[in-house]
Amino acid sequence: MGIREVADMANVSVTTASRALNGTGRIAAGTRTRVKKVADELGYQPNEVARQLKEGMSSTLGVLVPDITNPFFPELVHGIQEVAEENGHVLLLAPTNGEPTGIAKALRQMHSRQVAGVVIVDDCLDDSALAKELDGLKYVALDRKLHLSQSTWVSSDHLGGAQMAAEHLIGLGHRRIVHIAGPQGIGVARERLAGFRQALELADIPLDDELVFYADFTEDAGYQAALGLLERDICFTAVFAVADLAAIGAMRAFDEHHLDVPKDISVVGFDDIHLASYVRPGLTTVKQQIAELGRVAAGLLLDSDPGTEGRSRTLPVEVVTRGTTARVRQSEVST
Amino acid sequence: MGIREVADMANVSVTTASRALNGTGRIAAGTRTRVKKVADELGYQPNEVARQLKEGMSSTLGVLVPDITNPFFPELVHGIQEVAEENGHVLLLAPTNGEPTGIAKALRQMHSRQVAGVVIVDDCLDDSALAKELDGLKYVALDRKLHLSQSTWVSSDHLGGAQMAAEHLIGLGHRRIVHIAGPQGIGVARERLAGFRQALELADIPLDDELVFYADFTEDAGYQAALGLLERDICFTAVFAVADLAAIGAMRAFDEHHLDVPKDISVVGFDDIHLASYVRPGLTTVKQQIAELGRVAAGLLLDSDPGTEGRSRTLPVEVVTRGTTARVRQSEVST
DNA sequence: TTGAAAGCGCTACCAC
DNA sequence: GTGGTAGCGCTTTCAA
Repeated sequence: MGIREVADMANVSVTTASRALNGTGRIAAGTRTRVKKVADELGYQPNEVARQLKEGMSSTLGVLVPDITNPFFPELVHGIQEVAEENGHVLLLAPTNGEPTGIAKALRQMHSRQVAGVVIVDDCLDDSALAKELDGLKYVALDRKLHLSQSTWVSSDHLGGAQMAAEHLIGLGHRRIVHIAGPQGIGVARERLAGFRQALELADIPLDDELVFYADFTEDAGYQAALGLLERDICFTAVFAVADLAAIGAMRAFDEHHLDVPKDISVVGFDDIHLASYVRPGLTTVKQQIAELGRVAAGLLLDSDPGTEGRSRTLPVEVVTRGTTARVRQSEVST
Repeated sequence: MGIREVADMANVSVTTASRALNGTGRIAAGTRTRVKKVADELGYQPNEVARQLKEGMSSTLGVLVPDITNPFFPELVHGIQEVAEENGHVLLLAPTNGEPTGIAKALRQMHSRQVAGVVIVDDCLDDSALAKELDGLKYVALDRKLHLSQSTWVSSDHLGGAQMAAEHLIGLGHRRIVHIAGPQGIGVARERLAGFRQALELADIPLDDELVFYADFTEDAGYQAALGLLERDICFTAVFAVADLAAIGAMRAFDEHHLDVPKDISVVGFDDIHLASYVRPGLTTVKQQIAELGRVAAGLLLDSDPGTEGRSRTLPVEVVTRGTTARVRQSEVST
């Protein structure tokens, strides 16, 4: 079932059939409708692979995420998908496992499949290494500010968000605030820590390194961090976690130790994945517009406007207050 | 950067270069290593698109899910991805939105991109309509038992799982058990309802249609269903929900009405998505091997063994007991 | 307005 | 062992 059959059936050459189907070039209106009708009857579907080979470019967007299982990413993919679909594009999904070799492998795939563009979420390669792998691909980096000429990224305002989160807690009277931080090799984790610190400084609260725990973005990491926290007799009344998942893990640990959230301890997360509103009490968190991040990234990739190279966007965030934060009690907890 | 350059650089024909790179046909060992070395130095990546056109088939697996945002699907995709990756395949992801037109559109994409196979999760087309769309594609239907010759599906034991869930509740002394059911147009929802009923019959508990609420697999549906339940003065001590998300939604409603789970009401879900172990108390549920479902499906697709057509598999499930189920109290609740 | 033919990058058939 | 060449299905010059 190729364009050949359609052409034969309509008594025209493949050239004419192609033109009729794509609406390119001069063609008699009658011929066009006739060919289209035939194509329709035959249920003709153009072979996208052949077209790609000819055009040197496919109507496919590559999506590279470390782990589709982390609820943040499906929401992101959903956003990308929306605008991709509007433009007749489809998504090529490759896992990077957050490892350099994974990235390289996935990127090679994208290359050899001639995707129209790639949105990449990663932070394990440094700028120049990443740039090298990305060579020749149109791309948008997500949640990572690449310091390269011609590079495009879209990111939330992580620093501002973290600052707002901490300020929310401070406004509630908290002074001893723990930060469950992400790996400092990761840009967004660093930014969130910086925002956190900035808020404390602004409020004249002395920084206490004992109060920052380095973990990662997972539930288990948050759980372990909270456990560690509880073991040492650290005095604190609130926790700001680098990610919702980590916050939820911490809450699990508190629950097991019969500490009430928010009565004994206030908790704030970051991301506002759907999950944040499912848990009880609902998690107070910094809302990223996750799907929008994806939409913007895909839009940048598909937008063929010239002079759009090197554009980047940072999206605003806001804290959404749910049930895990409360005014600090006068009688401190956990000593 | 084509095979041409490699061939020139190594002073061989493209034929020889191709053979060296693919390890097909007779070739001198020396030549092979030389070509490979050159390819390596040049960073040659075969153009997968051209190869696809030639071979009439791509090393790509299509994945059609209704909504990547539902946590069940990323886990599934993860499983598919694992075996796809092992075989050098990549995933083409298309959303169906659970609508016939979405399915048709996505399937057409898969067709024209010549995917090696498709795993499809859907239940809004009847068997023959689906068969028509699937025509010419190698496919595995997931969580849906297609009654077609030559069709392949993989599914969990939904009926058995639901029965076990109900029996778990019955074993705890519950008699007035509500089932938040899924849309009866959906096979797995029907099977789960059937399993539920079967358990009651076996235990000589009269079926009470007042106790089954039709909702769907979402959190909100579960929430609304539970609200409806609470409004009418229905007497019940336990809820079995068609999906974890629905169970969690119901728990949210109970929480808002100051009903304690599991003290006042026991709750059982279905799926065992990660989320089930994140919520407090942990959700007792029927565990599907979600990633394994994906692995098996992908395996069936990539397995080129002859005579494997029409094979299908159903995977076992088990109930995992966490914190949302308890022995019924003598003093009933909510009347 | 239409058609013949080249060629996208690759593999595989056939000849040497 | 190696190389010329056809051809996958399509789009697009260039002629007619």
